[in-house]
Amino acid sequence: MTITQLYYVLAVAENQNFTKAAEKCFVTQPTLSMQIQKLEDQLDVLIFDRSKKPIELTDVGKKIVKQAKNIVNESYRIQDIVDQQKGFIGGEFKLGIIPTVMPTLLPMFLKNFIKKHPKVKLKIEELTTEEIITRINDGHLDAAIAATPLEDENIKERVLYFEPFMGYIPKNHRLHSHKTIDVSDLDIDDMLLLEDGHCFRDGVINLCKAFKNQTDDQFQLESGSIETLIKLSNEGLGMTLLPYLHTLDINDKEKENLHHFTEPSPAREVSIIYHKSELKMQIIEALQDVISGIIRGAIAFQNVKIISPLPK
Amino acid sequence: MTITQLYYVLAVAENQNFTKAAEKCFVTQPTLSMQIQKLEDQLDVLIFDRSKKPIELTDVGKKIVKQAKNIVNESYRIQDIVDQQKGFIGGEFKLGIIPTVMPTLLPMFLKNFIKKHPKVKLKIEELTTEEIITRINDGHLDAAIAATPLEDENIKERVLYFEPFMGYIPKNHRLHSHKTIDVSDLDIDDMLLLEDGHCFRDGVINLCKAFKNQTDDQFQLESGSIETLIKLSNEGLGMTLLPYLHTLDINDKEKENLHHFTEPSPAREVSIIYHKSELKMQIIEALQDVISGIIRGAIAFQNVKIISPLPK
DNA sequence: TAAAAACCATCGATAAAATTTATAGAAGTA
DNA sequence: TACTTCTATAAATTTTATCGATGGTTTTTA
Repeated sequence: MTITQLYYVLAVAENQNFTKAAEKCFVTQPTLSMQIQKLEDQLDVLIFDRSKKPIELTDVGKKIVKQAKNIVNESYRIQDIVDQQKGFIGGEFKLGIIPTVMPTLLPMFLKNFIKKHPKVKLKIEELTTEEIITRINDGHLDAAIAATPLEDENIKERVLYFEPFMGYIPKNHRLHSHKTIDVSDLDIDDMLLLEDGHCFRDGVINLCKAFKNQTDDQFQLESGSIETLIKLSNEGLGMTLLPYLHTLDINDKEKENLHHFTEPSPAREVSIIYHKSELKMQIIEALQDVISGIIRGAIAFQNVKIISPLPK
Repeated sequence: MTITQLYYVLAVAENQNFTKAAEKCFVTQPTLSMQIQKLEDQLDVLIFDRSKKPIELTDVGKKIVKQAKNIVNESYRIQDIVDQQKGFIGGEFKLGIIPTVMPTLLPMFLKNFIKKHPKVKLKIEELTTEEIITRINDGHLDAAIAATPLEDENIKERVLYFEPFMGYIPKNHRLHSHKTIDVSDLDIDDMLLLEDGHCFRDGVINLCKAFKNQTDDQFQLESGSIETLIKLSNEGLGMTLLPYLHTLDINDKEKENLHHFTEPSPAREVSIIYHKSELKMQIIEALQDVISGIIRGAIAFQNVKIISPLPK
């Protein structure tokens, strides 16, 4: 039994297809067929049920895959140990970022990070919280930046910063004349929200629900980006909420529509999250350091109230 | 990186010698040299400091060995999963037994066990508790039978039975006329003990210390086997304690010297113990079942007081 | 202090293995 | 029926693991 064989098993299990799995492993399909057969022969048990289309794991195959994941993962840790010993920070690193954090945070730290750690090959992907959780758990992401807490027992979180929400209230809105606004002023029916799948949307809904028992889920106006949200709001379609970092680069005219909340401001907690197995911690800590250093100058709110990013 | 390479590293680390390690692995010494060099090259780090005699692990080598143990162990678990699925109970199994349990318990269950599980290749070794703990932790024993509780966080225990102590009191002894004896009657100074290293000795010392604050550790008469203990006692050199199972096969004349304790009888807890990683649990459970079944007919004491087998 | 032994690395040869290309066969689809 | 998709098999090739022999060091022994 070799680690390579176990790795091949994982690839086939994941792709449910020898041919595709072979591509992912950068070998030919017969290589996979033969190595997996060899392992099955040696263990004298079938790992895959090849009669099913697409291919399926047998019962014992499922258990073997679970254990194989464990072994393959732990084998990566050997390299981690060596890197740590050498103080070497490098290699490929896959980072996920949620859409409402991506455009504001990434430009702030990326240059700094690649300058400080040129040997790290960062692969950044914009993903929803749900996708991030899935991919951290299946090992396709090394870490991610998302709104927390997530309450996933397999995922650890390190808080990077707290980002308060600000009200964006256009001229014609009932609340526009208020100097500051209070959470209790919010009415989910005249607010613009991001489309489903954004945890920021869930956060806002949680915020409103905390005060009114909204059960009416018929939001007519929804958008995929905060940019659009602002423009729709300008058109008089309702107010909206903006995470603080988004308010830094809107134009002066629009700045007049910004309203602080009365303290404690509702806020979201933004963290770097990673699998509990703690692989590549050196890079995760390097990211944390760089981002924390950058953000310290940009955000300095104290009295905030964290809103959960989880739906319902 | 292969599991074999990691296994070779473990062998060299353990034997501190390439040649001996090679023998244990059933390969030639150049094979080990080359494979380990290959791994070191690939990781670009030295695992062994070959300038030291005998050979030593480097700092990073120690960490790698720890992780390699983990990986190699987890790789064994794949076979375990398959066996479990098939309900197959077989393969090599190394069992340790403490000396004071070996001669009485082993004959009681061994025949039954090999009859019921003929595919298990049992390798039984008589070892002291201390040796057992070491070898369970380094993976050289799959399980052992010993007096418990041991309070070792890496070792799990499953109680097989409670074995009361009986007093063996020769004719000339001050307590011989007593019908039953009480723990408070015991005086460590006129008792015969096993030599150092036997947990049964520690148990007896704990028992006496519970009542008197003995600090005098000058026991003049000590023996390596319970057989000898009985004979020394017959010679009038003092009384001694016998685990219940040992009293079953002494001759009739000597049986007259046996004295029950007043209840609750002091007793030892005898368990099957194994590493927390729980490898080969099918065989461990098979052993537990057979022994529990056998012992149920032999020992039926209820009101006992467990004595710790740990020294001091 | 010289000789012997112990020990690890290296070399070249060989056996074993992993991988590839090419192809056959099975199952589903048009 | 022909076509597509997918896995298994076969033969050839490359790569890798292992071995036996040997050489250089260090340690032990005489």
